[in-house]
Amino acid sequence: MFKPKLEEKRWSIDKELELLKLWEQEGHYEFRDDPSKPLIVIDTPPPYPSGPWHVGGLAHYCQIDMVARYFRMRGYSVLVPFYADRNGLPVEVAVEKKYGINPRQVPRERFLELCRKFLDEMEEQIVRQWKRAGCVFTYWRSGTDSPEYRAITQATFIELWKRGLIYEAERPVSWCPRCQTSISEAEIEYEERDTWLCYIKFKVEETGEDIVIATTRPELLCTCALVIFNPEDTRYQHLEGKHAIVPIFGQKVPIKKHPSARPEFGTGLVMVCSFGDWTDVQLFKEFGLKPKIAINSDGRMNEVAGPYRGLRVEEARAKIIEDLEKSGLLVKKERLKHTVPVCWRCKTPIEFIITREFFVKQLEFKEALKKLAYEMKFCPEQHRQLLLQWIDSITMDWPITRTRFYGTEVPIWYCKRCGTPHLPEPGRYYQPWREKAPFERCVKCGCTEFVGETRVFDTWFDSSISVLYVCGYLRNREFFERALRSIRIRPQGYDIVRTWLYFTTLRVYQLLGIPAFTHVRISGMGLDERGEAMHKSKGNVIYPEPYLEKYGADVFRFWAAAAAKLGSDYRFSEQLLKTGSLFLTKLWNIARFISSFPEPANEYKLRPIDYMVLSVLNDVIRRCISSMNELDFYDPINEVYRFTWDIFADHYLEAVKARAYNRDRRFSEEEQRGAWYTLHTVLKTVLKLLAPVCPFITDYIWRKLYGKKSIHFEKFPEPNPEWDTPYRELLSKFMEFNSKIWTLKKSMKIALNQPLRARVYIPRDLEPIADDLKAMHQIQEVVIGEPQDKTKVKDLGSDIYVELLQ
RNA sequence: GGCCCCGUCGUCUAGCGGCAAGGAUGCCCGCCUGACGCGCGGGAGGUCCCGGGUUCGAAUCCCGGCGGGGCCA
Repeated sequence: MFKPKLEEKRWSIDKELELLKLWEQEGHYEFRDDPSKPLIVIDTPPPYPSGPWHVGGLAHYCQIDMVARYFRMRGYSVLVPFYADRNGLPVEVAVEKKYGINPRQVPRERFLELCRKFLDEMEEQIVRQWKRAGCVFTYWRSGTDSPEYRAITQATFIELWKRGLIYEAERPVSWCPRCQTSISEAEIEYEERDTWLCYIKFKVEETGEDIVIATTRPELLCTCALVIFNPEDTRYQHLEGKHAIVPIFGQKVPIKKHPSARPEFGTGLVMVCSFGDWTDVQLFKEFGLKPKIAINSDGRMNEVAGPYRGLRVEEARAKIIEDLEKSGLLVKKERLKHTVPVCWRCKTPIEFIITREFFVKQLEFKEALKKLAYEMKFCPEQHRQLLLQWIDSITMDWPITRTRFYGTEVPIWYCKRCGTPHLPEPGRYYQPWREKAPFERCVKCGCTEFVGETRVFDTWFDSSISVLYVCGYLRNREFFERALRSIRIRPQGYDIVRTWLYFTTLRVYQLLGIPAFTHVRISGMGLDERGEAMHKSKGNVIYPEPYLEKYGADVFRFWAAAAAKLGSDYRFSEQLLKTGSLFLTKLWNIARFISSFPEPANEYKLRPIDYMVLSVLNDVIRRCISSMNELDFYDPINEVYRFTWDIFADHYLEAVKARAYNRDRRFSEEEQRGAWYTLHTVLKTVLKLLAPVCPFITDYIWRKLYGKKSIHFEKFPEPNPEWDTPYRELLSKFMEFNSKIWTLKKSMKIALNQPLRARVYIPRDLEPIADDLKAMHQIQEVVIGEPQDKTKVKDLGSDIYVELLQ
């Protein structure tokens, strides 16, 4: 008489594809703003389309989707756009490689076109990935390279310029010889590399004695301008004020004391060149020395290097070592491991080159930014310090000009005669390298001819305003103002705190004077099964497609939620995917069982055991809400898993079967309907709690059992005060009792569904559910309290005694 | 060189002042019990890295080691 509405024995992945179509038709991807609802804007990371995501990348976006789905069910209007970050070097590097071209030797238009094409293909792959994984982002075709976005980037530049926050200066900057552009502190990485530490003989002019200086950069001898030793170093006190003669090149340089020389390194004498590292830069400044530059922007030595002119830095180094050896000036050389600064994009060692750049002031805002860091809620809290520490470590202003191509153009035209820079009115996208200047004549000298700036911005200058783009800055005033008053969430990994989060905080502060976000969600890194970071070069990248195909998106998302707590690294685990898969089967079968019974609207009566499970469910709801409000799904997924399987299915469901079927009319019809009511209520609640994490199976079951509309338009469960009863406390005793009876039956070699011919004494606490226990285990007789004569009974512990009958 | 994080059953992961230290997986034993054998019941498995200290009480706080990872100079 009871037939399940769900017929199949298990959930199948094909249904996910059907649902995807349905969601598309029903408009789940659209941002349906309802001004009567509170707003949440998620500053979705615009991914750089440099290839398909690995499992960790996709998992991160699934987590973002969970956050969005959760808050939608909580009654928020949630905007989660998807668009790509398409500016900057990586695509240029990729296109250079793919076509074997040098961007400086092909027409600029042509090169940009190739970049665009390349990005389009990559972007398509990523979009396919997140859609398949069940993310319902609103897809914006306009990425960071669109005229709309670039117009905003340029408008912010013009704004900062007017406010005096941008200046131009000629100074040494970190320079990547391969990319041929300056880079910021944030773009530098440090790598351990092997080099030679060369001990080189210098002569002291005044005394004619030989001194030995150790250096890793012998090719910079030609720019040596100073020799220093530590003031505490007793070996060299007599050298102060004398001069050293640089070998090969012959220039005479002063010898001075300076604390930056480490006595224990090399010989304790240090040569100061322009520029071997940042210390050199600082010493030149400190002593007012005039730098000589021996390395050109393409990484080759110039005429300053004399005989080494035209060689690359490494070649010159090898050659000069050889020459020094030949002429007996090289005392010795030893292998040294040291950290060298490299370009984070191409890993080429950085040089220091003097160029003219535009800088954004940032040093003077350090304190203000640290204060802002405390005004944003970090999830988890501990990761705030990543931002604070980075702010502390900043030592120079931010150079934002790049002599590259695929980026937002610096919107400036210079007067052809006097060079005065002219900035256009903000509002549209400018390309000064190809456009006629929008000015009549120079404001200073009246000249009518202008030259367009050819450089582009550092890509972080674009990406650091993503939140403004998403909020409608300069595009939709009304929405923008509402967004400023609303919740703005930044989800990102901890690896780009020093870049994306830092620069965003800086830019929004400079433009609007407010914290960029109300919430910053910092996730860990996705690792491979062995716990190591995935790198193409390491060959350990795991792509999601095979797993999506084998287990489905819900299972993938289960892993994405259950792999680790928010903030710590999460490693891939096929084992956990299997666990998720089993869980979905379990959930399916629970639903299948419950779907055999009608859901009563009224005329039902709940028994204490129903209240027991409902109040425990209340606690589960509370814990889920509390964690999800912290943007974490680790606890919720575990909580729901445990409740659903270990409590609801294994114990309550077993206990209530007798009443749900009620074949022997042991319970009243109202009570039978009470069982049905509780089963459906718990199932509906569990489905809704799970909907953000596993949107497919929950939606499918929901539509099948509870109506045509998607579960994703339902309200998220709230604790129901009517369910909060002291019966909650019975749970552990109830489960313990079941366990003991099951063990007893096993030991008696009777099946669990067979009657227990016995008189069972149960503790007084369990009295409210005594009838349920009796029916559940088919116990012949249940007595409340302890037996008078304990010698005749079997003591099962926990005040449970059994007296076998017959 | 400075700073930060981590070290919990074979494996992976929670717990962060009082729990018999939880879960997943694996392992062992036994079951076709009216949704599920992709299931059910039962069980073994941990000096909570080491050494001190604070405390009535520490996996949990402090100090010092050792080991792993990260960030920054």
